[in-house]
Amino acid sequence: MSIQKPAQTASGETGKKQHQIALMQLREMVLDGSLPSGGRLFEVSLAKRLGISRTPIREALSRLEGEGLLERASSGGYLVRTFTFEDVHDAIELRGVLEGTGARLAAERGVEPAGLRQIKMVVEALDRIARTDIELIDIPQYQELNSDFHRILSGLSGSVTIRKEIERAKLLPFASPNAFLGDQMFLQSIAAAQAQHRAIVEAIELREGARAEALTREHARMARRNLDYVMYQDRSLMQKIPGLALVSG
Amino acid sequence: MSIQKPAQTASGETGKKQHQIALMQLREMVLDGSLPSGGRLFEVSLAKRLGISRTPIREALSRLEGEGLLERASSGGYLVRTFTFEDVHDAIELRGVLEGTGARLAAERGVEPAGLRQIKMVVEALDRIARTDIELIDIPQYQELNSDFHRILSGLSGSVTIRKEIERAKLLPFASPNAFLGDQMFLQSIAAAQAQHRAIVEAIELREGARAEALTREHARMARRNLDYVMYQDRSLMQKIPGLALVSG
DNA sequence: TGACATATAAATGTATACAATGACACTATG
DNA sequence: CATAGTGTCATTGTATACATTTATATGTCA
Repeated sequence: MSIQKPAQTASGETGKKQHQIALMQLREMVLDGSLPSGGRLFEVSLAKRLGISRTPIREALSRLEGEGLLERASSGGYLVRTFTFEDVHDAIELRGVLEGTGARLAAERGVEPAGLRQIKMVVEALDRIARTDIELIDIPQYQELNSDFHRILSGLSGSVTIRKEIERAKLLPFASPNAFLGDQMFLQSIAAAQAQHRAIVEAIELREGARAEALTREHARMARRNLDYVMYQDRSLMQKIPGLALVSG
Repeated sequence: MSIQKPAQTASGETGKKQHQIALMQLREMVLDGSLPSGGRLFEVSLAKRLGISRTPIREALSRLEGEGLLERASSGGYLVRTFTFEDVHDAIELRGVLEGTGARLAAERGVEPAGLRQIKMVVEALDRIARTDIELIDIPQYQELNSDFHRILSGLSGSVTIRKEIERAKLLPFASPNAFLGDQMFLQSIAAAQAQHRAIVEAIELREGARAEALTREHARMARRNLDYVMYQDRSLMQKIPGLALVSG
């Protein structure tokens, strides 16, 4: 191979570095199941498949391990990680614990007025959506605002250490606060979720640390209940939850 | 460079892969301050300095980022991370929160008799040390047993997700449960620490989740108090605490 | 037939050449 | 004199050849 142009890929991402393209594509391939869960990833075949050399592929694989989607094989190389339902359960629990800690610290240490104002605006926007007829809800917009709420919340304590850990815990797709918001089914509980959002902000504002922590944990438990519903009541929903294809068991 | 022997390094690590050697040496260099905190790391100079090519150096740098010792520069490349005292504070808090969660889950879900027996044996061994004259304590042995306690504790819930997160949180040297155990100064509190160890195990055995969590968090706060002592009372101790050289502020 | 040794292929690990990027200084020009 | 342009250099990013390791298959001998 003597030609070394910017290497247009099929999807046409230009101006990006090769390892970024590889990262995106591999992440997608893992999540949509094109790479068998539990299976091994071969650098050479991936490189050929993506039209990128092994070096940036390895970089991307290393990062995906950091995201928790892959694991290293003992003999070298990477495996697509498989998750049991317990793993998913615990990943959500972990997110709840970390978000709860962020909320508690925010309450205990106090937050900048600017941050409080910001999150209140998001809560009000969410309120407007919650008042809408369920059938008419703009789901992507709802997800966007919900993400905003959780992102702002994660930074409210002012601790970068905590914020980073929370963001890390949300990387696993099924542990994200939005994981179960893609299906109309789960919009039933939007009012309850919204009440929790309000209460969390109130607790933080009133410097009630223990309450803020407990509420935030409980908020994450909604996702756990949704997971249980999918698992025990309606497995057909599994395809609709991002990343749940990786779950075996 | 045409010779490609196993590449004996100065310290003589044989049979190891180059990136593992690089990882160890770079970690050491970061922690002992040979690489200026906040400074940039140049792959070529590191490669020359360690006599290893850039590829495994990059691998090692990537892993050190995962450990939290380095961060990526926006323009590419890596920086030695600098920590403020707040960061150290929060890293210890984080460890406490995660260990606390592990303890709570262990209590709530119940633990295998084998695990319980194991941790009790460690507690008893620690007891024997705690009864010794402070001057006569074998510090490395104490550290070893303390590590054991915390390692077993992290796995007691049976959740690999939680265990891995706890182990991750302990990677930052100053957040490790052993961070402040290297100096006679801090052996004063060995009796108090030991009482906490006992109480944590008891709470788990009695399935008292909230108590197990609270106790474990409080146990981590001992490290925070020690940190405050170093910071406000006796800064000369900073050199004795692993990794505290990285702390600026 | 089974177990072990050995050959062989396939994969990862490493070194290195080359490309692309970005920072900086120097110059020419208004 | 200020500033835009341009060239150089240092550094990271990428491709690829080669080395090493690991898994698999094959054969031999008890």
